[in-house]
Amino acid sequence: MAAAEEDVRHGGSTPLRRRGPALEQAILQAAADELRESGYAGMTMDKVARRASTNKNTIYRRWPHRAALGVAAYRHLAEAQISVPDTGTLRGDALALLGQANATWSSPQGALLRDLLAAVGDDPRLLGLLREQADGSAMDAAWLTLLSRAVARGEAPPEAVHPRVASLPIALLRGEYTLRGAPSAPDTVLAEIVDEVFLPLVRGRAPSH
Amino acid sequence: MAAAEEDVRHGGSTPLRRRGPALEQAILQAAADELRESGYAGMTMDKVARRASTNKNTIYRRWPHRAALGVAAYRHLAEAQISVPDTGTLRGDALALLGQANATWSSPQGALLRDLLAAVGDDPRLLGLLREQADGSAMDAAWLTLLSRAVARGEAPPEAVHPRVASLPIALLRGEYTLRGAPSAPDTVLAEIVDEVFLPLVRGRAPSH
DNA sequence: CATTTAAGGTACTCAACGTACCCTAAATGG
DNA sequence: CCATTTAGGGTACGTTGAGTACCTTAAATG
Repeated sequence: MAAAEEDVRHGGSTPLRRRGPALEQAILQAAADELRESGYAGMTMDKVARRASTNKNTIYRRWPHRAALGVAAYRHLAEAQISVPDTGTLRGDALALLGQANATWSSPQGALLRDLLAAVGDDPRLLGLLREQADGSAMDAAWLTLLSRAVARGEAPPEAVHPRVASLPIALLRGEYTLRGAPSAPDTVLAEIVDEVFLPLVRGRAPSH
Repeated sequence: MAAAEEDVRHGGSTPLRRRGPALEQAILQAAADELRESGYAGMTMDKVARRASTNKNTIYRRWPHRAALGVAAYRHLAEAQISVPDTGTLRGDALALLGQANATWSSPQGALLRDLLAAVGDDPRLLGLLREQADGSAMDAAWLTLLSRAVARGEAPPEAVHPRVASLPIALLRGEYTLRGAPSAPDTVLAEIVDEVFLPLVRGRAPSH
């Protein structure tokens, strides 16, 4: 079961030795597969090299260390997908978006992301690359969109469109994770965040009534 | 500067070879020192052993692996100190407590805590030990205390005393960290969290106006 | 076709975790 | 007070995995 199933290119005029982008993609694919199967801890450079039918040397020519490859492979694996829900009510939208975040974080992919965040430590370049995925500006923008729509419908006062308000539900969800020790919260908790905090705050920010 | 300053017990009848609790404390102290000086990554078992004038064997008889020793040493180092502020106003209390949390997280000790949280991965026993320090129930209890006092003063409606409300400022502060990429927020951000979110929410939760 | 560039192969260094083994000081208890 | 058990000390391993050195060889380039 070594690494023979991918070497099916001995027949034609296809080059026997890959180069440049083709090789790079193969390495990223191999690394992403390792990430999925064995997690970041199990993604050793030797295994990636064997799986991509190449050698560590070639990998280190492209990425300076394992963490960098891990982050690159994660991005190759993720290709983030955030769809802004549109249910017609602020409450419905909020629940949907919060549920989406919850699902992502509690998925194996969320576990990967956490491992990688731990692994990059404080390298700002890698940190930035990771944050821009998954957690970053896309999510905040989505919440601001929800709020703007609610304002347009007359469901919320204009003052509610505020970055601090937008980041609140996700922040509370993550707080819930550290509280529970597991990156997953039941729907009742999501509803509580929306009904007990998010919506009251949106309304409480109405001009001094 | 190896490890000679602690070996000042050759004169009397004190035993030449430490045992049990004495030895255990010495190991924890050495490990805690390593944590302070070199961080968790730099706390190698060999260095701890040398610093405690003992050997790895003895350490592994007490802790099953490095992460466990790290957590134990952190606890030995921390001995958590949360003091509930009492400034006379809810706003003042909230700012003080939030500032306290911010200071802790941005201190070297906070960096340690983050490293350890990453290192224990998903071991529930160690995770529990860490969480009960620093971040855990003590902090939430402090916030509930603040809220109760505010209610007693007539500053807030009774509905405001709610665990989800209590956990909010800390959650937002941590959200700010991931946003900024560094575990430290300026006072203006703390004030914004309190004035733009926390206090409006506390008021917005008044019985259906 | 000659030369340069980059991939392949392999062996190696180094650090660090965790373990095995044997020796010896300290406690225990008859 | 001595014999036995217990636990610490010393040291040398086994193992894994990151990152490097160095040479060989295929592919691109002109």
